Amino acid sequence: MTRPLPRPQVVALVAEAFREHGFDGASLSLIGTATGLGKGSLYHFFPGGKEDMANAVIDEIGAWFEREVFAPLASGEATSIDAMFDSVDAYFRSGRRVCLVGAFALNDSRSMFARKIAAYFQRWIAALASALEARGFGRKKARARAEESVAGIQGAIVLARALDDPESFGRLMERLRKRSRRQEA
Amino acid sequence: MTRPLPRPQVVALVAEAFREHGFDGASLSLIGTATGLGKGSLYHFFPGGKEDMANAVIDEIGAWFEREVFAPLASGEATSIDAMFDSVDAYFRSGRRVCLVGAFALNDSRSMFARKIAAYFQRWIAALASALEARGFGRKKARARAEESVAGIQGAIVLARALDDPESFGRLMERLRKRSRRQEA
DNA sequence: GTCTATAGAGTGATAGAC
DNA sequence: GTCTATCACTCTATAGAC
Repeated sequence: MTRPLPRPQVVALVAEAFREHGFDGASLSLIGTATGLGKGSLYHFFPGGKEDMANAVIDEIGAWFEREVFAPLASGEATSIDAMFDSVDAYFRSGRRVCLVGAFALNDSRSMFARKIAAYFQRWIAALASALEARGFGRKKARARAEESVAGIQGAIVLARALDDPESFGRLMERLRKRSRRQEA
Repeated sequence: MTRPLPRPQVVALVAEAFREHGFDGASLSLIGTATGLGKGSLYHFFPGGKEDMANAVIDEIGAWFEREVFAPLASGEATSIDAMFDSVDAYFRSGRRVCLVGAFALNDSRSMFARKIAAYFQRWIAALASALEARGFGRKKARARAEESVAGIQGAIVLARALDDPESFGRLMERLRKRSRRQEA
């Protein structure tokens, strides 16, 4: 062995493999190529195999969003909603990059990771609703608009990928962003 | 041989298999079980194998939407937008059922069916934009709102599945529906 | 006999687990 | 790397409709 690749880096590479190919589509040999690791090393990092890898990936994504997006939103900083849209646009590369948690929600893999998938979106909606309340939206309206924005982001990813048109992602984000500043129904 | 299962019915069963398990997740043996057909029959119906099956399924879905949703929208009937939301809610069973075209857009399978996927969403947006124009929206605003609604529907499916909460789908649909009646930005 | 639809054993390749 | 299971797919055989 030469240099043991640090685990966070391995997780990030595995994440990209799942993102691009899905849970079923990402074979172990493909993940091996993506990480430059043999099957032995992969099972050393993830004794539970593929499911273990996916869990690690989801946890890493959850932690990233918690740190970069959810916590700032929940903290009530005035700029946090705009910061969220900036982060999201960068993170999903204008819709070129898929939301792994959202993609897992659509497939078989949902049942395997149902609790983590639900927690991710519940937390996102709750944090955004709290930020909208801090901006003066009423409780119910804030909650509804948060739900709408999170769904809108997921839909924008689907649409941008489907049309192969990253600009549509930008347009949709801009509309959601504006709506989080205004008070009409 | 006994009763030859009519092809449209076979396609519908295959569609449900792809919808529930994804392109990679739906193995031939699974599709065989779902349809009650052996490999011989499946390859008789679909000489091109899995890819052929998926193409048939996408075509069938496209034809259904064209007939039930897109054509009415494009015709300019006053009630067509409300009818679309009704159809969509029923078709996707309040988000319990996945949009196969949208799901394919997120995965590997995108490259295989890119043109059909893009055509489906382009047509949907164009038809809805035309209906919104007929309702008095300006051209640009109609187009933007159509894009937003189609993305919103896809996002609502993702969210309803992720939260395992069909009611959130209903709420999101209701908000989109209302917004298609009003003229604010 | 021909055609369509069927079942399913058998192919090599590759899957994930270890 | 080794293992077995399963993958997509091929092919042969055969059923009944015409």
